[in-house]
Amino acid sequence: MSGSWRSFGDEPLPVPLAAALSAFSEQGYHGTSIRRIAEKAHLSVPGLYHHYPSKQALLEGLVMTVMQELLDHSGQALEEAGPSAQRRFDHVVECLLRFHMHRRRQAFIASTEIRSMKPEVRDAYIALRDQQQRMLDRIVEQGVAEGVFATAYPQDASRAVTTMCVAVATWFRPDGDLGPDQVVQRYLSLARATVGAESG
Amino acid sequence: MSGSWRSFGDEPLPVPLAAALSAFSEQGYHGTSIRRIAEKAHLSVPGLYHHYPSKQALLEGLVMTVMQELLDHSGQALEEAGPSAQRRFDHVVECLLRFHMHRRRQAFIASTEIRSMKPEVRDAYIALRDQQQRMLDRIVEQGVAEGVFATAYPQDASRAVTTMCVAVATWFRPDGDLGPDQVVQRYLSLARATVGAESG
DNA sequence: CGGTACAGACCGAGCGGTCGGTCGGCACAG
DNA sequence: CTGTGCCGACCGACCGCTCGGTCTGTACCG
Repeated sequence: MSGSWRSFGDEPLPVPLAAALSAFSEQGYHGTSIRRIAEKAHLSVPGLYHHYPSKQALLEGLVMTVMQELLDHSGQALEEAGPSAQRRFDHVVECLLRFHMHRRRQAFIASTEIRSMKPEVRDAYIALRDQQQRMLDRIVEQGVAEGVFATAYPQDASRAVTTMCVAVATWFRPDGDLGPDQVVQRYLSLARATVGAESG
Repeated sequence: MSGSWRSFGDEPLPVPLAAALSAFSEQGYHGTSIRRIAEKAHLSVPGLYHHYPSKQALLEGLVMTVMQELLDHSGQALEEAGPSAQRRFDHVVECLLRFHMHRRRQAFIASTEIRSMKPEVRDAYIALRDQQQRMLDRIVEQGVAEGVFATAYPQDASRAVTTMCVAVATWFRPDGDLGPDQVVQRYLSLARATVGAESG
């Protein structure tokens, strides 16, 4: 379906994951006790462990599924953009922005709790994250090669754009002054400027 | 002294603070035990408490002094820049960049452990951080008013620039491919592009 | 000069409490 | 009567922090 990458499903998370998400985003992984998660899930501690084998598995469940979702959506956004570097850039950046607004808490956890992941989880997560970054890197390189982007430092510009999109998750509020469409408009304009595209 | 805001002193931290910094940046605040800090400081647990009254005081000591240092340096950078918006912008951005390279671990802790600060510490830290942000906001507004910056969204652009400078602390390595001067050159170019300054 | 008084730096042992995780069992659906 | 979903009770380990005390110096008194 056209533009389907723009919307993110609103089917709720499994209760224990939702509880973990809420707790982790308030206190962080190590600052959250398993008892607090159980309480938020309206379960006893063993009841929680019936569904997930460990605290780490809750983190993994939150982080890996949401990163896979981002990759799926941005892959679709890229596919739908066609060959134009400008359109590819715009689509992927918009996808990044919408993702970090719709999935802000999961995205925030994923990017701030890397230190709390056990090596195998961390490695798997980093691999997905790098894949996402390389997607944008290649688009910016393509744009520079074709002369539609003017930056002298394509890779740094690409990372800077990703950074500002990721940071949206730290300040965006669904009930804030700016709605998602406004944020997309503004940040797309800023992102284009950063890579030296013509149009503001 | 001219340009003194460009360099950051290399006098080492007090041993307990250095130990806490090292531990916090590896495992995070809640992931670090007071015993681990004591071990890194070559002290017993009571020996550590002889110097600092609590774990929270160690975090406060790390975060507040380094933020004050940033404000001092960027104030000096601003003063030395004179009235030109372009020069003011360049100086403050360069100061932000050099700070986040020289003090990368402290800056990283400060920006990632906000959740771990007790309310009074957090409020004080946020106040300093906002002061720094407003400094750049006003410069960008001035530049737009004078017509030397072209962005349609001055405040968002200002926040985006701050964000990319802060993020330098997460990936910069003193022994990496890029030296501090190169990073300053590249990111200054990107930051100018983001606010729509003429020169790349 | 020797002796006393004191202070800062530090530690072994251990406090009450919480941590992540587990065990055995109960209620109920198929 | 078996499997699923769940829980009260509990485990060993570890948490942040404190107690009572020991050192090493240093300053001042006589």
